[in-house]
Amino acid sequence: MKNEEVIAMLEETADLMEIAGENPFKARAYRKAAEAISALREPIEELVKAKQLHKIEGVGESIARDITEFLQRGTTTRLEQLSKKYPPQLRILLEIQGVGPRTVAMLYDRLKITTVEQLEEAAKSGKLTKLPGMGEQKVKNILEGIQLWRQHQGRIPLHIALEIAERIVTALKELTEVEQILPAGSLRRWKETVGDLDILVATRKSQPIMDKFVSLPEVQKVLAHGATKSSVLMENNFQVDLRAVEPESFGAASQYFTGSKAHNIALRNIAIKRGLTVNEYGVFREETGEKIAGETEEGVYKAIGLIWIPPELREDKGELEAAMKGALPRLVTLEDIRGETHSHTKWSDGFATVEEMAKVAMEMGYEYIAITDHSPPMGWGVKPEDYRRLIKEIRSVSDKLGFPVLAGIEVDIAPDGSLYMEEDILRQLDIVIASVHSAMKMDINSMTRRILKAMENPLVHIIGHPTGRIINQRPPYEVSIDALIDKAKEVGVALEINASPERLDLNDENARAAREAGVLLSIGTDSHRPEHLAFIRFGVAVARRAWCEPQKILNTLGYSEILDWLKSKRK
DNA sequence: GCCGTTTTCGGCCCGACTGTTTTCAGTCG
Repeated sequence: MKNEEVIAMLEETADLMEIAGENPFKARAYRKAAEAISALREPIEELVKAKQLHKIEGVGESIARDITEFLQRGTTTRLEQLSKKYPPQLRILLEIQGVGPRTVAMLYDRLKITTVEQLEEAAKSGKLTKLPGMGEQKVKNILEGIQLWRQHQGRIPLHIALEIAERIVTALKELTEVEQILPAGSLRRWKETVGDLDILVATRKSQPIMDKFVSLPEVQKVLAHGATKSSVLMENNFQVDLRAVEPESFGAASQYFTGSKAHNIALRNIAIKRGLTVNEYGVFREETGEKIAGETEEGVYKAIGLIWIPPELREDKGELEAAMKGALPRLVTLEDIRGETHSHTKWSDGFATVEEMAKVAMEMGYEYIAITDHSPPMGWGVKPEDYRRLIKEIRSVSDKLGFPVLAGIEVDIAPDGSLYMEEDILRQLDIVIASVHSAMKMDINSMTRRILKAMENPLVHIIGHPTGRIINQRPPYEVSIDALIDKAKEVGVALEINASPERLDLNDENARAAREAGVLLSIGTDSHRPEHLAFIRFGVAVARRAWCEPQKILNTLGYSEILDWLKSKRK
């Protein structure tokens, strides 16, 4: 699949066009095409072969020609032309905060600067201040930008961003000037990682809020400090933006700052066709300038002719079309979840007893919890003889508490697709999750075969964390998700949405593909401590981003229903 | 460069902040 390479080529072309000062809309066209291709599920080579490139929104004659040429010879004539004027390695300079295409072009034209080191040198030696539009402050900012760039961290996991957001919201809420406050942006859409945080307040008097925000103890650096907008860096260079609007505009601002960018652009285009303009202050009639909505998000969507769209869906992946028809799915909620399907205890690598885990599940209002400890060959896996004792303990805790505790296992899938546990033990268990934990570097065909074979075992109910990825740490192993989905549909196995915030596996896109194929999904927290059971909200968020209704999720079933399903799977 | 239920030409999302300028360009989201 060459999609990633084609995307990189289009983005490089766009960057160089901007540096070269070409019509900015031309560059934007290349970026739009790159975005459209990143949403593609099939290999772009196949579209080229079938002469279907023009079917991609935003790909016209020229870009189609570029893509075709790129696939044939690894570059494009256009890129070669652009590279003659401005060397492609200049693009690295765009990553520095405060340096944009105009500056990069000037740095190269006047001083032949092509690297970050040269830029730093020129800034320190005073050469930069001689350039037009360059004052002392700007040079200082560039030097700081270089410092930040060197220690730049990528996007941070959702659960950490959520904690930071909650701390800031709590602190700012103390001010009486704050009428409403909402963390927006990708956090509100529950994206698995967050690049920066956008917090929104409704107020009549914004200055004191901005002042408090920029002087919070966690703030490392103030990037901007205005009356309605401020930006700061927290620890690890995590950027947080605060925007203030009047209460009459809070709905429009919530919509605007929740994004995504693609969703907002598409929404604005719909509005334009209907003679309306949308900005962060409201919806306005084009002709008269009359404001017709803005106080609430529902009002904003309604004014444009849509029903309100849950933030998790706002990615311009079909939600606007569905909202126009009033046909959005009734998304699963936390309240729909009636039990836990994946948890560990001290018997393997967990930190609590069966009883402690079960009690927390009871307190959460669940109808059941499944204890699914590890099998060998993991060092901490429970050996077959011990597993018999574990089953006894689970049954006795269940009786003692009068609360259904399902006896289960997360059994390892061996490289040959067999399971690391005796069959008669698997038969005694109520629920069997099969997962890959070792030998993850297999090629895609072997790995796919391995997991498909486990799925064909009639004792297996669920495939745990189907791609094995750890966010920001370990990429998914090579496996054909489409093959897993087809097999899951065929044999009636559920695929897991692992809700551990470090995994979120399946991810939103794969879960959506599974949902569309009619595959059942199980949201399991993979809890190793009682407090991990609360991770369920992250799994529900993935399911919502995957457009899942409650009936697509195994553990929205009540106790007797899930027991029926588990048993029927083995008939 | 892309696109079209106003258009095959003329738009393309658009506002806030900063630093430089003396009325605005560049950057960012």
